Amino acid sequence: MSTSQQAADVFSRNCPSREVFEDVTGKWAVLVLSALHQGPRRFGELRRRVDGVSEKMLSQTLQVLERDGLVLREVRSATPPHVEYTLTDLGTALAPRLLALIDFVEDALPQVLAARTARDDRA
Amino acid sequence: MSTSQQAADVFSRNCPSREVFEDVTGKWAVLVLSALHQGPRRFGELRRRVDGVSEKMLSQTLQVLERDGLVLREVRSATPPHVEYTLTDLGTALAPRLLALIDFVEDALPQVLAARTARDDRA
DNA sequence: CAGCATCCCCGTAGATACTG
DNA sequence: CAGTATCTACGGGGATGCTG
Repeated sequence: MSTSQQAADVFSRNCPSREVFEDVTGKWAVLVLSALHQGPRRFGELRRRVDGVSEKMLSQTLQVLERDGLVLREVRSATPPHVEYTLTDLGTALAPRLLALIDFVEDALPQVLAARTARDDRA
Repeated sequence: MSTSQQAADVFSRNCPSREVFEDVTGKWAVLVLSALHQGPRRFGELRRRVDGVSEKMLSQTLQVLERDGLVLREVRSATPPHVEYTLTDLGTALAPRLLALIDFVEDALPQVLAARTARDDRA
């Protein structure tokens, strides 16, 4: 059989990769995936690590990432509840690219602030 | 004088880098910055390249990126209007990391779809 | 502890119309 | 061509309360 497929193109509105792209670059997804790159984490640990995320959004984000095969959810015990989240192989492959992005933003912060100031001064 | 500063930490809710991070990972920003990595582009060219973006959102996204010093806006002529957008040095440094992200998503699409199917089958 | 259900609000983003 | 202005709605996302 032929396995020829259209190459995925995230620039096309209706390419399925666009949706995956938005899952991955979502407001909380990058931070959650990056946090998990340090190792498996429990729900509460993630909640504290990703400062500002609500329970609802963390839960929702994790569900999307699990559905996309980037995160694995494991229930260790029911009473007391103990759930652990781990990166899958796919998630592990993705994480370094997100960390590279975070590193850039953190390093570039002074330059960004300088650019804003310079611009504000002109106006 | 001492130039000591708190290291930027995007995981902290009130660190200024969080805001820059959201500017850069915004719904359209990644695609716009990546498109500009091919070279300078005019407004209409970007609008066609980034399929699905409205004039309003493209304009808004470009303003944010310009303000953050990632994109340069140059007016070439007023009648007829001709405006060109270019990556700054900072934007040029960022773009490859975004392209790495896009490449991953496009390459991983089959695996993501497979993960979804496997999951749906179980349910 | 790890969520889900519900309510509700505000902002984001789309559509549309207009301008230099 | 390259936007701005205005209106609207839809849903993202917070707060709260409850459960196994």
